[in-house]
Amino acid sequence: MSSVNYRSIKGTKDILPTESPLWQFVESTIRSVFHQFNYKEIRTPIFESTSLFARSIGELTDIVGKEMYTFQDRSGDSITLRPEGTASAIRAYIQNNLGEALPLTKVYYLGPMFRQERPQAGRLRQFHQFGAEAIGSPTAETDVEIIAMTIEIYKRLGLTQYTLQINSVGDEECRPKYKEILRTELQKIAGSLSTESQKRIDQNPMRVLDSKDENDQKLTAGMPLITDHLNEECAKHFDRVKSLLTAYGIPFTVNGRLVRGLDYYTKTAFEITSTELGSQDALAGGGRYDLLVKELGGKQTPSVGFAAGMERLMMILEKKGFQTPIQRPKVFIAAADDAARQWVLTTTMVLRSRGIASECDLLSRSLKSQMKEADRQRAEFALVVGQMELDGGKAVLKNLTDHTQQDILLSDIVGFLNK
RNA sequence: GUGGCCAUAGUUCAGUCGGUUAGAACGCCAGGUUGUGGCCCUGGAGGUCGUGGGUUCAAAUCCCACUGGUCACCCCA
Repeated sequence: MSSVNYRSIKGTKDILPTESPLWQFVESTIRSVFHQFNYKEIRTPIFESTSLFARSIGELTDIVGKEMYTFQDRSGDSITLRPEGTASAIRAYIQNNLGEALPLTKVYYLGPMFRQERPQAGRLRQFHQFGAEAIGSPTAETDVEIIAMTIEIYKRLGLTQYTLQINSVGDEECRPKYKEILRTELQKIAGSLSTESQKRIDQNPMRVLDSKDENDQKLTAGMPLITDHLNEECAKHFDRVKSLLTAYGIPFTVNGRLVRGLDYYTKTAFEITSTELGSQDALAGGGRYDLLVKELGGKQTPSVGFAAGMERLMMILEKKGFQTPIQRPKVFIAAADDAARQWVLTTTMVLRSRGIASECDLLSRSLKSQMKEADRQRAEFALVVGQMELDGGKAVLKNLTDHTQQDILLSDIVGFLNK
């Protein structure tokens, strides 16, 4: 390890030239799935008013409570680097009156998010998420479109070791009632629960059921689940989601203990986890949030969306040895002697301007070194040009893949390589 | 915020019981008859052994602190 003066901030990572092709490939695959589902990209600012996130994500969540990158700008306003994408998308939806132009707005986003957590496998402080929002539809059909689209992205990228879990977290009518029932039950065994879970009984009893603590799991094994306490509307909606998933041939398991971390979810909640990841095994999560738009000052607008982590997806693809087509020059033009260097440079420029990816030596290297470089760059062809070729008007074009070579008129190069 | 593990060439790693010029592989550079890559051969460059203290005749090796990395808890995508 070299002792460098500057390092990237803890929890941030450089995506290096050797890695960016995979990112670009994955990003374009994600985009094409979104486009096929007719979701359009929305690009919102990377920072917003702190209050936007506090209001939407929930004052009591860890994200808002202790993980946001919040600072005062020079005018004293409280600014926060976005910790997730939904709040910004909804803010933009309301601010730009998108709901007035269309009954249903389908948008997606892809970009960096920021949370000041302790880094570990699959978790960074600047990380990347992609996600989508269908704003303006109350139907189970929309929930399932979102879920199907998420699954389709993973299928498209060749993932197989993932599972879809779904739940319904009820609405503003049935959830409070259920929470009360659960709270009463939990209070009976409070003393035996982990301290973390004890704290949650009051604030967020549903999280106790989601505890990773084995003992907590045992103790709460027989507890009432929200799926048994949904009101008629929520139950009907949930049934419809399940039957549509089945109709679409998407396997799922119902997990009555699944809770989403953000406060704004209602009815459908889902999570996709992978067995190919470490402790941080959630690949994507999402659900319905019928109250959020109104909460942020818009009209009552039922909506559903999801968010997924790029780095976790990358980890799986890298582990599987996923290969992307490499970026390589069509031709490397090598100068056999100094007399030809000028011609080589200008010809390389001409080829590039004709749309042919070309490379030549910029380091005044020997012919042998240039050929090695051509090979290292995986150029398809190498053209060797010296004074002799310039005088004769033709040169040797070598195919570096099948090792054949042929004479070619210097005036024919553009035409040949353009084929 | 809490805890475990780790730190030696560009990279991945060896380095015995503490013993004097710190190694390998890959990568990089240069050659292998004067104009041709990949394979092969030869040679070369490249290290304050993370930093600072301590123990010792002697520290990459033992001890402490710090820094950084990493994994896990928590939480979440």
